[in-house]
Amino acid sequence: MRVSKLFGKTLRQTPSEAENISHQLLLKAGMIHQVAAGAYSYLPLGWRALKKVENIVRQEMDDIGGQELHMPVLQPLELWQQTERDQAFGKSLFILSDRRDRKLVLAPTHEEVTTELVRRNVQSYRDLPLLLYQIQTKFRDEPRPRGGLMRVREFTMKDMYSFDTDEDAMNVSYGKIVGAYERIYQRCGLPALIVDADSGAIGGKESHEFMVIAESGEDQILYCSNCDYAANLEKADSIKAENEKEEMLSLEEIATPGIITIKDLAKFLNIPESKTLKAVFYSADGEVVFVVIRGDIEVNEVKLKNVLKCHELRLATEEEVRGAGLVAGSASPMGLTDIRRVADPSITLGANFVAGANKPDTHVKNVNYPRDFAVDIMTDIATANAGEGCPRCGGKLLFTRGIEVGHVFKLGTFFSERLGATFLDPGGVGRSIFMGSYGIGIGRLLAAAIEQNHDEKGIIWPVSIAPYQVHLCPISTDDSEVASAADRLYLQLQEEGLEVLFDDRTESPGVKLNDADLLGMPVRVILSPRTLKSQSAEVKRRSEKEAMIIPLEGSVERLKAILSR
RNA sequence: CGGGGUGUGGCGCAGUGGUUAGCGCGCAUGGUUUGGGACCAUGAGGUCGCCGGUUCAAAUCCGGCCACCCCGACCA
Repeated sequence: MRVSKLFGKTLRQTPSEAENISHQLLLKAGMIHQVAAGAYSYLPLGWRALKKVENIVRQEMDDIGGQELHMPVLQPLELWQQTERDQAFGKSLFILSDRRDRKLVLAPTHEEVTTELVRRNVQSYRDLPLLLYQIQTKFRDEPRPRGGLMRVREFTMKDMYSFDTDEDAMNVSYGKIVGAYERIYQRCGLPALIVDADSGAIGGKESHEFMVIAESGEDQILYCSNCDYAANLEKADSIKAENEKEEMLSLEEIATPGIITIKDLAKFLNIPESKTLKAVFYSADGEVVFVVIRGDIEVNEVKLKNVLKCHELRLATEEEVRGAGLVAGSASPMGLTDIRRVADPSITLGANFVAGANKPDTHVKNVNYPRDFAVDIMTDIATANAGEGCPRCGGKLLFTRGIEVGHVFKLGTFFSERLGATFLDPGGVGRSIFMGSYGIGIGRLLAAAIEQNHDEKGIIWPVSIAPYQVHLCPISTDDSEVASAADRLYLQLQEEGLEVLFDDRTESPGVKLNDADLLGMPVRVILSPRTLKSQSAEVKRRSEKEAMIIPLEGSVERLKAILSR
C-alpha cells in the first residue's frame, strides 16, 4: 500500500477527547474515527489490524473443531422473553419496532438463537459434542461507553457455544476452549491471566475471565501471592481476620446520640469497626432486604444480587427503609421477622458486637449470632480486599487492574431447558443439552494490544496483528535513484509475499520517520542516497532502538528472517 | 442514572457585549529544501452545538435542549 493513496491521515496533535493511550494512538494514527458515543468507524489500517486478530481467533477456533456460522443480529424480543434475559439485560438491550410494530432486539449475544438453532438440528447424542461460533457485530446499550475501543455499544465479538451430553463432557469442551484462548492471547502478544468471574447477565454457574494486566483496565483483580488463585473483585472470596476470642456477655442498650455511621460509632465507643455489625438495606426488584455484615467489611453487591436472584439491586431509599419499620443509623437485625434478612458469615468471626437497637440514638452491646437474632440467608456476600487471606491457600491476596479480553461460561442446561433443546441418549431417554458460551471482544483485544505495546512515539505492533509487516520509507524521494530503488524493493517485497506499507510521499524525513513510529509497523526499511552509496538499506525493528545496515542483495530473505524471529 | 467538565474551520486552541471571528498545525498552488515533525509567497475553508429570549448590537448575557468526554453503578 502506498501511503500517498492511503485513506486516513495521521494527526500531529492528539484529539482532546481521548484519555486512554490506545484511544489516543488509534485516533492520532488515523485508524479509527468516532461516529457517536461507543460507535466507531475503522479506517483501512485499523481494519487490517482488526482482521488480523479476527483471523487468529478464527484459526484457533477451527483448530479445536469449531464450526463457523452466522446468525442474525436482528431477533424477535419474544425469544428473549422466553429466557427472561430481556429482564437480565434490562436497559442494555437495544429494542426497536418494525413497521408492523413488532418488537425486535439488536442482539447483545446469541445464546437464545444458537440454542434454538441446535434444538432444530440435534436429536441424538451422536450429534454431540458440537462447537459453533461466529465473528459478528453485537449491540449493547452500555450505560457509559468509554476509552475508545475499550467499551463501545457496537462491537465485533467472536462468540462460541458448546453443546455436550453431560456436565463432564461440557467441562472437556470448556477446557479445550480455554486452551485455545490462551494461544490466541499469546499469538496477539498479550499475556492474559485467567480469573474466576461472575456470570452476570449471561447466566450459568461457573465462569472465567481472561485479563490483560493494565493500569488503565476497568476491572479490579485480586490474586494470590502464593498459589494460582485469581478472581475478579466482584467474584473474589477471602479469609477475613477473626476477632479475639471472648466470652459472650449479656445484651446492654447504650445511648449513642447523633451516631449514624459505623465509623462514628466505633470512634464514639473507642472500639475497632470490626467489633460492630453493619446493617444495610437494599431494594431487590422493589423488595426491601435487610443485610447484616461485620462493620469493617463492605457488601459485595454482585454476590448479593446473585444470592437474591434479582434483576435490579440498589440501596433502598430513606422512605423505603422507614416504610419497612426500620431506623436508619440504628437499625437492628434483632426482632425482625417480616423482611428478608441476609447475613454474611463475618458476623460469626467474633463475639459481643455492637449493633443498632432499632430506636433512634440507641445501640446495643454484646450482640451475638445466633443467640440474639435469626436470619433467612447466611452466605458470603463480602467484598474481598488486598491483604486478606487467599480462600484456597491462605496466602496473601494482592490487587491489580486488568482489561477483560475474554469471558467463558459454563451454562449447564439453563438455555436448553427453557428453549427445549434436548437429545436422546443411547438408552433413548430425552435429556437437556449441556452448554457453554465463550466470548472474545475483537476490538477490545486490539485496543489492549496497543495498551501493552507502545512507547511515547506510537504503536509497536506485534508482527501477528500489524496492519502491514514492513514500513518501507525512502528518504529524499526526489532523488531518482532513491525513488526507483524504492519502487523496485516495494515490488520485490510484495512478490515475496510480504505486506508492505510504502511511504512514497515527498515529505521531509522528520515527518516520515515520525509517522513510521506512530503507525508502528514491526520493521522499518529506509532507503536514502546514503544507504544506496553502499547498495544497502537501513533496517530497524520498531521494538528496538538500534538499526542495522543490510545489503540490498538478499534483503528480502533478511527481512523475512527478522519478521519470523 | 448521580457527580464533574467541554462544545468556535480537519486537529489543537484564543477570543467576557461593539467593525468583515483570530492564531498554530494541517490542506491547495508556486518556488526553495530533504536522515527526526523545513522555509517563503499566495490561497481555500467557520450557520461560533441547537432553539428561544434580552439588546441598537450576542461566540460573548439569560433560559431550555442536544452532543461528547471524565469519575462512579454495568460488560467482550
